[in-house]
Amino acid sequence: MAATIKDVARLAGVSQSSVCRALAAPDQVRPATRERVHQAAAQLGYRPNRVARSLSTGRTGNIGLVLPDIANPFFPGVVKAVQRRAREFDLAVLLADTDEDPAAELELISTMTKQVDGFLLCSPRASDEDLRSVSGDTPVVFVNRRVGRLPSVNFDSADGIRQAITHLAALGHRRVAYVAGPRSSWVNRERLRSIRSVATAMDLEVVEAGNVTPTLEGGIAVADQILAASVTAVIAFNDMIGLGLLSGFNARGVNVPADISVVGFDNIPTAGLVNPPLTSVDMPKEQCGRSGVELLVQLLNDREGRAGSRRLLPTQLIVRGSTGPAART
Amino acid sequence: MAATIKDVARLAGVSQSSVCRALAAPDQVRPATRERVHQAAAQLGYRPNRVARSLSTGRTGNIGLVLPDIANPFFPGVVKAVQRRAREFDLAVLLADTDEDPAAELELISTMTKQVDGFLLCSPRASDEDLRSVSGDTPVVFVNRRVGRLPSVNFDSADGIRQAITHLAALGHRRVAYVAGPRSSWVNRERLRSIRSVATAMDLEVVEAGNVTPTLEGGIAVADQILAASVTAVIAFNDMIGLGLLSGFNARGVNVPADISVVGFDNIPTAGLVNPPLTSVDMPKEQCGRSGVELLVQLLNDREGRAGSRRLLPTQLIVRGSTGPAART
DNA sequence: TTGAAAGCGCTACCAC
DNA sequence: GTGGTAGCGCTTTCAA
Repeated sequence: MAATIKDVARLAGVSQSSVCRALAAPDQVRPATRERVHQAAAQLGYRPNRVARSLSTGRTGNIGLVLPDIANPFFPGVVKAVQRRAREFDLAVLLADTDEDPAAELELISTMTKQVDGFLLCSPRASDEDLRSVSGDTPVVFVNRRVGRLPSVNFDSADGIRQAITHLAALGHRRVAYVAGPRSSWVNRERLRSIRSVATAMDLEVVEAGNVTPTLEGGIAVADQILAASVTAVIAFNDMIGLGLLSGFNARGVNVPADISVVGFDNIPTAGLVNPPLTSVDMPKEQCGRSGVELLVQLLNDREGRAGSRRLLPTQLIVRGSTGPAART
Repeated sequence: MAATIKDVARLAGVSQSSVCRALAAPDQVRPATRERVHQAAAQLGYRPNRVARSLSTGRTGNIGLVLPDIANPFFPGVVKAVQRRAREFDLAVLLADTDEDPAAELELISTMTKQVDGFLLCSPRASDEDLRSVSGDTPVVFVNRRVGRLPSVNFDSADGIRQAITHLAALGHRRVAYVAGPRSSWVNRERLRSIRSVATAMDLEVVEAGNVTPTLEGGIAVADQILAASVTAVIAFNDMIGLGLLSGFNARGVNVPADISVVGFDNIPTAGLVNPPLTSVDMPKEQCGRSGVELLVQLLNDREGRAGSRRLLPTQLIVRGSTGPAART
């Protein structure tokens, strides 16, 4: 049986309270006592029981990390950073993969809510209303989504889109397609908005396709539709879709970038590996994960504190072989 | 404030105990009472506090999932399956990424140990001795590693290697390289063993390279060394290294598979996307995750039960464009 | 079938 | 500075 605080107290010849203090608030205890306690604890290999602690403090030392699909290579980068930063705050990470399902998302949040101090909701698919209510019960930081003025970490997609479209325009493209991701994705809606406004401003024509799943399959499925749209370039909601397009085009013998240019978002590791490599708008995933944890921790400390802050991270177009001059018509 | 069991009891006009039973052991309570309790619970939106439950039952309803690097695309597939199966058993998943560091691994395990019922250790990097001691304290299922006769889920690497080498031999290769992964990886040691024995049996010559990190960078770094070894084929510890090799070869103007064939392990999603696509030994990741959870649950129920069972999952060589006939010399 | 009550291990408040 | 003690919310005897 693992040693409890009582065992330590007995061995050190002090009370439970003193043990507790010696470990939690070393300066409120006489050095000699502290020393005895530490020795006893070490001798017994005492590890405080976090569960018991949670029950009395109301804090669990856990954070919930919820995301739609860990198999999308965008997320592992974020998860890793979250993990690392969380550990530095002595927080454990409870992971939940919702499989892109808004109902599952809410259900998971609801079952986890009692065992975490707060949530990091990455690209949540639920409605603003539902998310707002979650945020009412528990501290929440949104990642890749904005819900009113609630705390969030976002990427500057609008600027990424501006970079992408400027790039395509400079290459001579006048008519481009946008392959939309999930309707439930806030980022998708944002990107669509930005594309429309930037394209208008630059006098480009935009063809909208999709609402496909943000997966390879989604991209492959929509490839023929894009070819039929007689555009010279296509912007995909994310790199997975972009890679699917490349694969679909390749299957049809369509040459990228000679016949059509492709741009994705996220700059996942695979983007640079395929042939031609995929031009993509990079999102600083590490920074995102770190910032998310930091904001959440801040929120946890400012108990009931002022409405949290929001962070906007810069994006950067990475030009690779999948974009090139538009064919002369 | 969230409703507690007391609130439900009061509203239903029964005792705490009855509420508890009505929810946990419905058949030990008169239907009428049960009904009242359920109604009250629903009305208050009561969700039992898992932390409190843990304290009294000693079970947390959490499992710890520990792995060396979530950014390696092999793992998300496993994680997803684990997640899904765990939910079906009403278990939450605590994730820990050790960054390939055996010390961090043990530290993480040790801090998590009180808040989980058991561990799923994926490709753990610590020593047998350390892992055995973990397994002494807490139920553990090893994934991608064998430690004595302790419960584990493994892939039949030996057979995968047999398939790979048979394939290469049939293509006329007589001298192949093996790029080893981390020294701390049990799977790496196993594969090395198998390769040696299979190659000897088939009268192939094997050149051993590496002990590189199982990443793209690892593969890229070792590419020139492989070219210098005058082999006609190379087997990489995993697909990440394999992809790195492809990339490195490409940078040197070496043609795959005309000049050299490449085989990887894991069949990660990216393997089929690159050009040429990477021949790889597929590991059934979904099944692995599911089996892991099932074994662990079984272990948790057979409290102190008989030494757990072990599962060996089949592997399958997926032949793609990165392997071809050996050049005549 | 139901209720009262004793903990699970820890923290935090209140006396000393 | 230190010790006693009352909970945190739930489960689980033990009686009734």
